[in-house]
Amino acid sequence: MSALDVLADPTRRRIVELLADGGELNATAIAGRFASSRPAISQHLGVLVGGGVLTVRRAGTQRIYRLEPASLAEAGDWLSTQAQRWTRVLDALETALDEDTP
Amino acid sequence: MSALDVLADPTRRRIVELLADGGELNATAIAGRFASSRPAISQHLGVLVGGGVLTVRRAGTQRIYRLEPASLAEAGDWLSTQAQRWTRVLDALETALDEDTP
DNA sequence: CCCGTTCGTAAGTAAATACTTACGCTTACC
DNA sequence: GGTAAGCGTAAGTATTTACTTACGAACGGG
Repeated sequence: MSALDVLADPTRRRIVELLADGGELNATAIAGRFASSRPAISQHLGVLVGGGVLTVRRAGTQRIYRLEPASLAEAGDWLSTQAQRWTRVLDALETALDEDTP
Repeated sequence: MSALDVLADPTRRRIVELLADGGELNATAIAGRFASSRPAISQHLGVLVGGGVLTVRRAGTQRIYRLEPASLAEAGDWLSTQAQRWTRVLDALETALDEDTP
């Protein structure tokens, strides 16, 4: 559920889209896609890793980031669960109304 | 996608859970479930409505809030789309590796 | 063994955010 | 019309957040 906190920032969402599309990327490659400074992106990457959305792997001097789809799925499950719970309540409410007005 | 911005706050997520579970509630009923002041919850409700997550309806002096499941579904779709895109890239990468090492 | 690349961290700052108390506007009811 | 209930808004404040520049550590290549 912490993925929802982490994905509040639009820059971090763009990083996720980048990695979902292009596969693995190192820090400078990611930072190159943004107008912000490299340290700014580095901090975002740290937040994303902390939230379990990304994982890092070292390769020489590089740090290679990749997506952790399980965390996205977890957040998505929470959203769909809430939506389903509500529609279930709504259905029950409507059938109750139908019974009241036969 | 704006739902992800809005759902970053844990209090707002609790409000969503509340409405998903209990159906429609008015402002004071929602505020009663939290330790924060009523104006604080009122502001959160405004943010949720602004983000399309909730809708309001007036009934006398009361404002009755209900969930808008479409917005949650939209955010959930974005999450699952990213996860799927990444797993597709991953699969393509693995099959490419298999072809390289026959 | 030095040097360039890669990258995170430190320190500082401006802006956004979540909260508080105080106030005012509706609507309902007698 | 007066009064109470319900609720949003204003104003102010403390904390968080996202950014910047400056610096330092780790690895690889000549």
